[in-house]
Amino acid sequence: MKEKTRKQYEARAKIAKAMAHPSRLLMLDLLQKQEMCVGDLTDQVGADQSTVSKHLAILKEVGLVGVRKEGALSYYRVTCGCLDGFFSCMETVLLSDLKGRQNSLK
Amino acid sequence: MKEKTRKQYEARAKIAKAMAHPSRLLMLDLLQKQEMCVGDLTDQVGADQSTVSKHLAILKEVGLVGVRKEGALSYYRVTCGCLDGFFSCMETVLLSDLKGRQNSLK
DNA sequence: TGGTTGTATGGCAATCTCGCCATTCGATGC
DNA sequence: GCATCGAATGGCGAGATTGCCATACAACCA
Repeated sequence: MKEKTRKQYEARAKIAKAMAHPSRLLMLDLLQKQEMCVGDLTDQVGADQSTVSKHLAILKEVGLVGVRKEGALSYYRVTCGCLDGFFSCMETVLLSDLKGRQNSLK
Repeated sequence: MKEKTRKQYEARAKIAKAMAHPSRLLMLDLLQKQEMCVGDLTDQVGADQSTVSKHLAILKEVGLVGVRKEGALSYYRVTCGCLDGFFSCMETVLLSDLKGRQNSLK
């Protein structure tokens, strides 16, 4: 594989990896509807505050979310408008996989 | 979080996790253009045959690819038609992230 | 049947991920 | 200043991922 191509796939994999966690997917879903601060997200996710903060750092690192600081609060939000496509594709895969498994039982 | 919702995010995360590796993304890219057997993929990816086989098992497990056996050969292919959306969204994120970083330097 | 070729699996060490606790940092208020 | 509240970071053990080697398995051919 070419060096440039390899780097490209690594960059993509980083994004996929950032999404590869239930809590982070939930957070993306929430942050797409409205911006929220860490405390609110912590309540929704139901994990430790430090854990949520680290998840947010991962999402921010790859550019999936952005922050806006207001005093002591940090308001996070989704920065790209194409996440719905992602989620609906995942749903498609889940559905077609289910169908496939059902067919293989016939 | 509701139990059902949590399971839903876990199912999605499994798919994202399956894609969260450079070699697997490359393989998806290749298998979307045409079906290929393990040996061909091994050449393209440049890893051990056993490694490639395990990557394929992961992709198959979540329903992203399917197999067709022909004699001793196993021909793999992508089973969902929405991967282009995935990839282009990733590209968008990478690009907008780059822009954001450039702006923050101004 | 025995050998060859293509694929899958076991096993293992190195590395990475996850989540909590404890702590630190920053802003605000007393 | 110093206490408080929200958020970020360090650190650590438990568990997962990765990639290779060796091996097993399955189909084919001589």
